[in-house]
This record gives sequence, structure tokens and C-alpha cells, in this order.
Amino acid sequence: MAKRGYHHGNLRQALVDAALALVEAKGPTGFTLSEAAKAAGVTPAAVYRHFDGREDLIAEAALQGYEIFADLMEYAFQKGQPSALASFEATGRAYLAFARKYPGHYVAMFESGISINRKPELARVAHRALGVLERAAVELSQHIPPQKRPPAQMVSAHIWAMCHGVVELFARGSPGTKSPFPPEDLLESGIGVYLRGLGLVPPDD
Amino acid sequence: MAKRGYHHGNLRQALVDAALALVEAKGPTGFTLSEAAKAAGVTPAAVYRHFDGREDLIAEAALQGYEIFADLMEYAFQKGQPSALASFEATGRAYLAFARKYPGHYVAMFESGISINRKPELARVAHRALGVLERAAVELSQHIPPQKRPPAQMVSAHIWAMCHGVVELFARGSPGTKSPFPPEDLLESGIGVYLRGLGLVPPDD
DNA sequence: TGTACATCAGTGAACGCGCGTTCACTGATGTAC
DNA sequence: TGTACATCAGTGAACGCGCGTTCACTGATGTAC
Repeated sequence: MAKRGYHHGNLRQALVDAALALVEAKGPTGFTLSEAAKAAGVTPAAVYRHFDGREDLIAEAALQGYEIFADLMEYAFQKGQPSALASFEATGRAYLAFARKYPGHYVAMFESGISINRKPELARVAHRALGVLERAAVELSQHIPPQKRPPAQMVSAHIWAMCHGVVELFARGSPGTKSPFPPEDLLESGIGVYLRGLGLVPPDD
Repeated sequence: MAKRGYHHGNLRQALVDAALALVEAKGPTGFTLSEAAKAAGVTPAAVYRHFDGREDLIAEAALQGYEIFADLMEYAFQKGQPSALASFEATGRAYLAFARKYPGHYVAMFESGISINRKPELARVAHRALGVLERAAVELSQHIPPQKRPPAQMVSAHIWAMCHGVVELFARGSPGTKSPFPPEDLLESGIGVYLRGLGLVPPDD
């Protein structure tokens, strides 16, 4: 990170970091290659030594985000083991925690408009992250009597949607939305009601 | 809509319609005032006869969207009456139906980055729309024993989040996401499980 | 019915701006001998 | 240890572009008498 004269030393990562900060501060629209270069103390042209262009830089930021995200999800899952229920709840919580702790990455991943299928590498790591949630759902399903068991993929989709919705609507002030409840509580209780609906936690509180 | 020579006749609405089409086709970023003007068969400068500028035009598109949205929600609510449960489920369905039928409006409202608090008019109609969901949640809450009754505002927030999540992730291919289930089914079943968790529908299916 | 005139809703040229990208270049670094 | 040289990672000037916005204007419309 320390500049040493003409050569930067670690420009590639410095550019990614600058992009993340920009994207966090001004939204996916507010990000420009030129500004990122300036923030890294470098000419716009220098960016092309390390990236194919603007899109490629965002894609790298998103990639790093998915990497962190996948790690967090896996860690949460492990921590909940051997309880399927604990693992499942933990991954849900990890989703929100990630969005809060790494807002720049989150925006790059989910709001910048870059497609997951842009690069095989990106698709792979994104799949790894969401695979954790699905695995947790599969484990959870084992505890539901088969005849009243919804497809595991559906369960994970439901939880993913709830997590994503809470983040978009309440954890980031999208349309100036306010809720009297902290996003964490909202998600926790939402997942709780849902799991009760699956018959996995006792109906009484 | 028919041009009659020098004067357009209904340029204001034509510009809104053009903006909606653009925003739907190319995302919130892809929208430019100049292109909207061109699509309406008019010089960019003409826009300023009807709007304060680019942002103001998007805001009007969003406003019209909230208006339609609020109407749809209210209609769905009424149609479900006098059953609180039916009303609640119908509003959830209406959310998704709106997003699918009016994608341009949806983007202008939720993804264009304009704040709900931009104009009092906008805040008012947005509140009207979301008020329906909250009213449905309040009614629903009456059927839950008080000691195990979550705050109605929380219930509506949960459902809102689930609706929004399903729309963003599965009804519009945000990060190239695919689900083996149609969004409608996903939302229907998700709300179903949730309501079962509230003890409002029988545990057996 | 006809004319004068105010108002309205567009034009079109011009602006300054920052963008992403390219190019030939040059200063710094690392390596072979 | 010193020198020659290849490679690397930056510069800085230039480009063409489309953007949002402004301005003085003008053609079309509507109204008063």
C-alpha cells in the first residue's frame, strides 16, 4: 500500500480497495474508473496495466466479495454443527452480517449489475457461497417427516429471499425505508417463524 | 400520443413512458434524459418544459408506479375480505404481480436510487401502498392469541422482505440467478410456511 | 368571421464536463555476466 | 562489485463521445374584440 516513488508496489489491490470504497459511498452508479485511479494516486491509464477496464475492475471486487462471503457462510455452518437447526440459523445470520460488514463488496456483488456468469471463476465462488445455504437446507430437511417435507432447494430459496429482502429494505436505506426494528431482530424473528412453520421448532415460545 | 406537427400534444406523459421503457430495458443506469427525449421524438431541451431535469423525470415515473402499486394492493386486500388470511395472502401476491407486470415502474421505484422522501407527494403514495400491507398484518394479528402475537409491523416487514427478496433474486435475473421454481410458487409456499409458523393455518397440508 | 396579439411548447446551437480508452513515452527494477 | 540491458509499471497528452443543461429563438395555438 505504501507508495515508493514511481512504482506503486500493490496497485492492483489498491484499485480494488478504492473501487469498493467508491461503490459503497456513492452507489454502483457513482463508481468511475478515473476516480478509483485518482483515489489510488495514479493515472487512469495505469489501471489498464492490471485490468481490462472498468467492468473488469468491478468484477474483481465482486469476486473478492464472494470469496469472503463464502468463507463466512462456511464458517457459520461449521459453527452450528452438529445441529442442523443451529447451522441453518447461523448461515442466515451470516448473510446479514456480511452485508453490514462489507457493504462495498455487497454492492459490487448484488447491485452493480455485473453478471455472475461473467467469468467462470466468479460463477464458481458464487456457487460455493450459495451452496452452503443449500447444504444447510438439505440437512434441515432430514428432520421433517418426508410426506410434509418441501424440497430443500425451496427452503433455501425462501431463506435467501428473506435475507436479501431484509438487507435491501431495512439494512440499507433503499427507498428511505425505516423500520422500528433492527434488521438483525427482523431476520432472526422472521426465520424463527418460518422454521416453526416447518415444524422444526416448538410452536410455543 | 399522436404528434401533430410542432406541438406534441401529450409530451409529458410520452416522456414518462419513454423513461419507463428505457429503464426497463437497460436498467436504472442506462436511462438518460437525452435518449428519453429522442424516443419521444423531441429535443432534449424540450424536456425542461415539463420537468426540472433528469431526476425529476424518474421521480415522476416512480410516482406513477407507486400509484398503480397502491391501487393494486388495495384491490387485492378488498378482494380477500372479509377473510384476514385471504386478504393478507392476496397482498403478497399482488406485490409480485406488480413487479412482473410493471417492471419499468418497479425499477424506477426500487432500483433507480431516488428517495421516497424526495417529494411529499411521493412519500404519501408510497406510504399508502405499504400501509395496505400493514393493515392486512394488523387484521391478521387479531387471530393470534395475544401472548404469542408478534407486533403487526414486524409481520408486515417479514412479508415485505420475502416478497422483495423473491422479486429481486428470482423474478429478475439479478446475479444471473436461476431457481427451479417459478417465483409465484416460491412466494406462495414461502408465505404459506410463514403463516403456519404464526399458527394461522393448520400444520398439516 | 376576421384580425391582433399573448401565451405556450417546441427548436437548434452551444457550453463545459468527465468519462473510458489508446498511445508512444520513460523512469524504476531486476537480472546476467 | 559493476555494468549492460530487458522487462515492467507507470506517465501524460490526446481522442471522441454523449451527457445534462442554458439560451435566445420561433412556430403553433388560443383568445379578445
